[in-house]
Amino acid sequence: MERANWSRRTRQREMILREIKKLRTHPSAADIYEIVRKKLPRISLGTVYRNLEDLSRAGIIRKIRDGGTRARYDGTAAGHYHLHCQRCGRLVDLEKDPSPPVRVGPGKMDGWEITGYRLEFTGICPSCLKKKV
Amino acid sequence: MERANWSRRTRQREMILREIKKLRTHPSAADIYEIVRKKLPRISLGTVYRNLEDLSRAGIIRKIRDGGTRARYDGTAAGHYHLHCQRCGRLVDLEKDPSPPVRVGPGKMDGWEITGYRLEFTGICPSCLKKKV
DNA sequence: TTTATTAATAGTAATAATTATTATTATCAA
DNA sequence: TTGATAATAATAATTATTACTATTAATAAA
Repeated sequence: MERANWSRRTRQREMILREIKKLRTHPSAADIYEIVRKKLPRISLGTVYRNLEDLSRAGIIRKIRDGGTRARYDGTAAGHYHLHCQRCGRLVDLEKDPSPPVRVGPGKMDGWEITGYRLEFTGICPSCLKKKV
Repeated sequence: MERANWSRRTRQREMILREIKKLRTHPSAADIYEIVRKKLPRISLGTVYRNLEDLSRAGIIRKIRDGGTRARYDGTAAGHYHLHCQRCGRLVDLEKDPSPPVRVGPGKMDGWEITGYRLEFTGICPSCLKKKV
């Protein structure tokens, strides 16, 4: 991990990384674009997409996809738990970890190099539970 | 689960469900469309999308999203483990379960009704490991 | 069985997210 | 400072998905 073969450091990439690290939410590329634009008004949406992709391929951030159409990103690459609603697609972090926690040491599995994990519980979120079916 | 409030059963939906249950892969909507089309040549892609969405919302199949743009579906709703490559987005089933297995009984968690889980390990797949970076 | 109701579909158009393209800019080594 | 070129900005193109609407066919009732 932290493998980064960028040959130049740019203000755009640094700012994207800094801002996504601050957030505890799961912003989309468009969300990041809006945030970073306040500091770098001339930044391009394509730049945001490319850097988010590069950062997640390098294992520095995490790309996640919920039920919806758009990808979301997570500034913390370390594994943690999510709850994913199968009705509305809502995706939230689980407050406290269930026990026993999953233990994933770095290492190989089926020939893969494992860098992390994501335990996602699927179910119906409170607001969907309220709605009549 | 198995909550299905369809008022009519159609050949299209039955065929979509039958075909996806047969597969051990993670087909996209377009994949299913091509398969079902051999039996029902006049089926529409929109019908495939709608039914896959309905089936997954009912908890009968599972909608999954890997790194790529397109959604994939999994005919087995029961929880199992995936390996997800952070470089190329490849998504495969893990051959044998790691221990200890995750225990998820039906029940509530943070106000959610939990119906299943998915433990996804992220890492680098064998073919990406071979490639020079 | 025939008929009426309308859920569900087929076919197509529209939308939205993402990726590709290309001229320009700015990082970094010399 | 200067030159090479990685990375960007701006925009076009693509692709997956969703929306729309006339038509079809599944079900209930006559």
